[in-house]
Amino acid sequence: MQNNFEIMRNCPLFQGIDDESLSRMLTCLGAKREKFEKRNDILSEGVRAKDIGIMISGEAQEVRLDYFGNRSIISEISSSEVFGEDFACAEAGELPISVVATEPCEVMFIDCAHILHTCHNNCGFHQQLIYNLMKILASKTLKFHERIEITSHRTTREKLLAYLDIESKKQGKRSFEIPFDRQELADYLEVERSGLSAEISKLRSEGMIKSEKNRFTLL
Amino acid sequence: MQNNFEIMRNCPLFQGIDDESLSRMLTCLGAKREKFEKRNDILSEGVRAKDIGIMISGEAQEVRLDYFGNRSIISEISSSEVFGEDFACAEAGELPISVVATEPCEVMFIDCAHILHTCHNNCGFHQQLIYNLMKILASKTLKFHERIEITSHRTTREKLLAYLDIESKKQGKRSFEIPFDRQELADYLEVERSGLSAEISKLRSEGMIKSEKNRFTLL
DNA sequence: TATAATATGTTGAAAATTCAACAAAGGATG
DNA sequence: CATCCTTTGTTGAATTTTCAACATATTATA
Repeated sequence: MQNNFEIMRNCPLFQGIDDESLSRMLTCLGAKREKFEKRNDILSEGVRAKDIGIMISGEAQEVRLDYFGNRSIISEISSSEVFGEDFACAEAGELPISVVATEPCEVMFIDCAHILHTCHNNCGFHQQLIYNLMKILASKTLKFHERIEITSHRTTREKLLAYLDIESKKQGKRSFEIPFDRQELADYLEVERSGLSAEISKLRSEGMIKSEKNRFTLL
Repeated sequence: MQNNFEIMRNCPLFQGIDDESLSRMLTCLGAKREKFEKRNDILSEGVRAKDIGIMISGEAQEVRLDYFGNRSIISEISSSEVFGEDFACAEAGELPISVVATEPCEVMFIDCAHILHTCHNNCGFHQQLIYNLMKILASKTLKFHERIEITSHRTTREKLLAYLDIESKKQGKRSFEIPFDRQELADYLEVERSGLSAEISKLRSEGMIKSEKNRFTLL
């Protein structure tokens, strides 16, 4: 539990908690670390939602698969981000989604019940953790609103432009890389991959954007 | 602040707080009541998000409008439900959505800062309120997941059937009423109204459903 | 109750997406 | 570096949605 302390310090779950308390607390909470290879499930659909995940290193995606295997990508998860907290906090039974490693990952898990329900040792930081969880959940709903803003458009072109516009503003540049390959972007925008490729080509030929691989430039 | 106490008792924001404390607290928090007529904005896009709303009576919808006036309905808000808490808790600036009364409404507003940041009187219930807010936010993300499950389908038919299926399970009956008229349902499912009407007729003629007005029966 | 206003259903044409199949490009690996 | 495998781009046909226009039904209101 000693290295990667920086990640924990940056993690929104541990804001307002000093270093010494943090390491004691992680022990008290029964935090566990685990590694995952690319393409493996970090959390699996159908499993009981009890753990909060903290991404120590690597990248992952929150993914939903429907009856016929159609994939929707819900969000991208990168270092020091928290995931699975929504279902764990809601104490809502089984996970309707999976979290899949897109790169080799190291993850810390904390049983959410240990945060929500005061432990015997009375660490004294539950209140701060719960406050932090609330902040994390609030900002997660903002992500959902952003996704709705994008996917509520009816055409591939509009969805793509809305996404690129938001991503550009988020990164503060007209030229930026996105964390998705074509199929993933299609599954995030809820459109067909081939149609997405065609639309990208079209926008490029119209001089609206430049693009090579995952790098896009708004013109 | 005396009547409709039942609503407050049922409100998830006030769980775990006894009646006497509740009424004192509402004063301390500076809770304000306001009435709204049908079709009026309860919260307006672009306004600074600071208040949490509690629906005392009536019905409303959380709505997003894009540049060209296309409407997306994000959620339905009914009695004793909390709304606007996501943006207020995130302390995230301006509202990207509006909340519109679909029936005459009475609403209680509480400045979220009064909940998040301990007041001078030290009412002693902030911790409980923050815990409750966390629970509310967690269950709100569940609603978003549900909406994604519905709208991620590609055809009007699949979206409609997914919605009806979920609504049927939620109400525990094969026959149930939905809180939307046709245009609203279309704006929730992110499809065209006329195409939705056509699809409903088709499902009916195929013997998959019965429907009259807002009442649907799965066969 | 008559009338106006709103909501719903229907239809056909235009537009866009999906689907399937394949070609080309890029990367990984032996 | 040759080969395999994956990703991306391209295309045309089939499907579906959107759009516009109108008919009908329902609701609100004078």
